[in-house]
Amino acid sequence: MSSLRKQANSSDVAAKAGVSRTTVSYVLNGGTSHSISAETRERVLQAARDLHYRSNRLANGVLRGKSQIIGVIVPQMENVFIGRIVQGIQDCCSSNEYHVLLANNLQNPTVEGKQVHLMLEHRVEGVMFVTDESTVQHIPEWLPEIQNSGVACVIIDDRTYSATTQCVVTDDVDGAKEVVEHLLRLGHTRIGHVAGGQTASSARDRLHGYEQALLGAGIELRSHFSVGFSYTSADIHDGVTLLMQSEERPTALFVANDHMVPRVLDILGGLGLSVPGDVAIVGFGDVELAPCLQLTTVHQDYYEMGRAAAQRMFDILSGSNVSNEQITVPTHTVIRGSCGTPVVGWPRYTSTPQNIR
Amino acid sequence: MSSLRKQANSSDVAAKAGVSRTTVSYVLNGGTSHSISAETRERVLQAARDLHYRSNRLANGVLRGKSQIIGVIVPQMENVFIGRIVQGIQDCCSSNEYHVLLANNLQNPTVEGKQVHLMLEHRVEGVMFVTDESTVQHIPEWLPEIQNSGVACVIIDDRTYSATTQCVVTDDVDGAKEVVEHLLRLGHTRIGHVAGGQTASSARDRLHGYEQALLGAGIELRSHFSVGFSYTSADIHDGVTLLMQSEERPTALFVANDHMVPRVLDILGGLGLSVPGDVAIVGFGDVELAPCLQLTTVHQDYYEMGRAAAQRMFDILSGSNVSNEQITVPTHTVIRGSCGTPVVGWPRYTSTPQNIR
DNA sequence: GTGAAAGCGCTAACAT
DNA sequence: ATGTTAGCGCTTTCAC
Repeated sequence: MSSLRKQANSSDVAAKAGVSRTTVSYVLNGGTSHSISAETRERVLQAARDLHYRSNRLANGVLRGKSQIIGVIVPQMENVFIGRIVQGIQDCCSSNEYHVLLANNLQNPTVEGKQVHLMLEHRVEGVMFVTDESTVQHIPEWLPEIQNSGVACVIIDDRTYSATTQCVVTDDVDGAKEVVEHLLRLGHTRIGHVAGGQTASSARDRLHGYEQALLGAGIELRSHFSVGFSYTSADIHDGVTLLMQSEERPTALFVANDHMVPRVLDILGGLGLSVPGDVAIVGFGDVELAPCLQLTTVHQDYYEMGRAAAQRMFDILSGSNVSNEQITVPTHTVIRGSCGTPVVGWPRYTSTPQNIR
Repeated sequence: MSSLRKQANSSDVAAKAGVSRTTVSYVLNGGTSHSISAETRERVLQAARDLHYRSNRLANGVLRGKSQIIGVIVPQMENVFIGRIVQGIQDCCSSNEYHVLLANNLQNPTVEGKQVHLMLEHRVEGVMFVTDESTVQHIPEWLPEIQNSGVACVIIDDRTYSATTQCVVTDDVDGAKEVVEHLLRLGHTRIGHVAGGQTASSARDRLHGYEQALLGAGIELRSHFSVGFSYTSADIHDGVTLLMQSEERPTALFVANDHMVPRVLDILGGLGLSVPGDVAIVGFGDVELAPCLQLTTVHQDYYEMGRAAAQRMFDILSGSNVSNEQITVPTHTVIRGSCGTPVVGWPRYTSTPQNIR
């Protein structure tokens, strides 16, 4: 049995200091308007120290209806980028003396619903969703429950519901546009797009950016040049194969997500096509794998997305007049070797990676 | 200001259903010994639904002195493997209707102390530490406060304090031993070790396993063959350089952590040594980068570490008689190409030299 | 300056 | 089968 040795409470402290609980509360919660004689204050503080008194945030929460906790729901934790977002959120929360209740939905809407409910029972002051193509569509199901409870909500990485909810996204349109323009500058005109599942706004936006770039260069869109898949789908194989066997096959491929790239490379290899010799590749995300693959890709600032989202949430919580506009975090293109401009030196860590274990 | 529209409480439900709060509590908390007529139960349930009643876990927590929350402190979230541990913890918590309060210490002991304190104020029922060489040494500073509060504690990835605290670790000794034996089997006899900072038990254990393997094969240890560094240290360069320029330089290197490998490869490259031609490399961790580097390495089951740790914590919480023995999660060696046994299948650019660089 | 009393939302021992 | 009462640990009027 856990030796739940009774913790000292404010009454104990009051008794030991020979004052009332009220006084204790005044002293411990610092300078409310009420004033306490220096002598009493010291006596209380001493008693608290002696008894190892620790304030009870639960009780405080009941009283004020606020927990100082915000809930964060993520699809899973297998990707560093989710970790980075979470870290951004946490750092911001930490500075505000808030804590993060973290849950994953296992990419399952039913689980997500349960988590939302539990979080509301815990009286979190806000809920943040890190979206995922397998759960985005279901977010509207939880929104009313959240909003009716007066709990703040921010959606990260999808702007589908930006009309009714706070959203923080990467500048997917612009990122895609830029990286495709890079391809254009290298002289490619037949550029294919391995798109992500179109339930996610990021996938739609990247497709959009791709098209914008092409149109901007006066290149006609060929509808069969963009093949769309769920990031997790297994049938990328057929789509890419078909595309690359077509009469005038693309000389370059914009893959909507770095994580799909190894699979695409694999397929190309199977077709006897070399990269970047026969076909240039660019990705999106700049995940951990990217430098290793020498992949030219779009860098996303995940940490900043998390940070900005949390900041926005605190703005809401503090009751300031907050803009409803979505927050769009800029990207930049990272040039590596996958388009035929080989970059030597991988692995090269010019600066010390701070987070090595 | 956030429209904190007053939520219905149990009194409201009681009133609406025309019963007492007690009855409501009985109905909502399911089948305690008390019995409620089906008719009343239905009426209460209906009222609760109508009023969008949501139980208040904060209040419950105050009452029972238990929050249904466990706190998890991680060094940072930049590495997938931490994510995997957290996921293991979460999945286990989830099945037990517990929630996870996540905090990072930013690899800073002072921050960690603060986080611990906050968590205790939140009345978490347990605290789990995912260790890190920059903070392990300070854990004993928090232990008394935690244990005096009757809060459970589990340390993940370090067994330095296993005498007084629950620990879950990877089988570092055995993992290291096995992978070095792999090297021995390939015929290497001069095997160097790039060790991790010896504050972490994992680093010490890996060194130990390395030595065991060598001794087991009747090979004399050459003290200068193992060079130890903090994983985050910048001066790996000098150590490895020195080692590889020594008279009879090693023909193989056991690097204590996959994350150091790119740096080591870089250094070797600088010395004009090719991998695996001139020197074979093995790592430890099997991180995301490993397949890409074709690195032969020791696979760690991070998810299981998290899961097991949480399981142990619940065992403690449930008051069962729990073993004090540390939990050791097994490893296995993953053979790839960095020892000269090329493995096909990982997508590479056809233009990239065979050499794993 | 300090305290008495009321009450946050809830549960549990003890009635009836 | 249901209600009464006490109380968890705390803050906050409102008195003195």
